[in-house]
Amino acid sequence: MAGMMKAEWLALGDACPVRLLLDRIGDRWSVLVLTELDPGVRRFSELRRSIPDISQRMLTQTLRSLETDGFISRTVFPTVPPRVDYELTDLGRSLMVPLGGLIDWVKANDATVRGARRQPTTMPGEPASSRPTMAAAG
Amino acid sequence: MAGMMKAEWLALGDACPVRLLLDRIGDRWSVLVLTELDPGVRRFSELRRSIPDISQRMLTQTLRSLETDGFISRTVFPTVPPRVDYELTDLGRSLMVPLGGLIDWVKANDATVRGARRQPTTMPGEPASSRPTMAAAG
DNA sequence: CTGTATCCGCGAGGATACTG
DNA sequence: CAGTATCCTCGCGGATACAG
Repeated sequence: MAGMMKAEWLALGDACPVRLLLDRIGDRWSVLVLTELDPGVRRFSELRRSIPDISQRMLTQTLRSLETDGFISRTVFPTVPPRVDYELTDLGRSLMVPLGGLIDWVKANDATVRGARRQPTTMPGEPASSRPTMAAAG
Repeated sequence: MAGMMKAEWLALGDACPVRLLLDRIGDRWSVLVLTELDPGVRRFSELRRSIPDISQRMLTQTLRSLETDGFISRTVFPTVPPRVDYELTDLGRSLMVPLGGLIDWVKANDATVRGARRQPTTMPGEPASSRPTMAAAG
C-alpha cells in the first residue's frame, strides 16, 4: 500500500478492508456473539440464553458465518442429545483486542452518545438558512 | 454497572451499548464517511468523489445521521453556489481512536481474513457426522 | 439439544428526476 | 453545489413448523 492515499483504497469497493469487515461482522448479531464467546467456550443453548432476543435461525446463521470467516470454531460432540461447542479461534481472539477497545469506548461514552443526540441543522422541508450552525461567507 | 455480568447488559436490548453503536455506525457507509473526515474538514462534493459508490441520497442521509448523533458538525456557507463543510466533533474524534485501532487491525489482517474463509463444518443438507471437526464423547 | 425448511414483512438503500 | 422527493428492489431477519 505504499504511496496509496486513503481515499483510494476506500474507493476500491470490495477491495476495501473496512467494507470487508463490515460485511462480515457489521450485521445485527455477530459482534454480540463474538462478545459472548470472548470469555471462553460456549454451547449453542448457552448462547441462546445469553442473547434472548436472537431467533434460533439467526443464531445458527451468525455462528455459521463467523465459522466460515475463521473467527470461531465449531466442535460437535456425537452424544445424545447432541452437544455443540463454539469457541473463538486465534483470529477471533486477535480481533477481539481492537474490538474490545471499541466496546470499551462505547460503554465509557454511553451517556455522552445518548446525550449528544440533537436536531440536525437542516430538517426535511425546512430551509437550511433558518438554523444556527452558520458560517460567514469566505 | 457494578456487579453486572456481561450477559446481562447484552440482554438489555436497546440499553446495550454495543447495539447502540451498531445502530449508529454499523450501517453500510458511516464508518467510511467518518474515516474520510478523520484527516480534517471535507465538503459534500469532496466526500462524493472520495466514496464513488455511495449514492447522493445515502451520503446525505449518512451525514445527517452522524450529525444527529453528534459525531460530526455541519457548517453551511450562504454563498452561491452553496457550500457545506463537514467535520468531526470532539466526540467524533474521540470515537476515531478505538475505531482507528479496529481499522488498523483490519488492514494488518486483511490477507489473513480473506484467507481464513473456508467450508463450515456443516453444510445445508449434509449430516454433521460426515465432517472432521469432531470431538470424542465425554 | 441443535439444528433445517419455508414463508413473509419490512426497511435499507439504489435509481432517477427535480429544486433553491 | 447540495441537496429533496419518489419509486422500487432486494435481502435481512422474525415466526413458525418440522427433524435427527
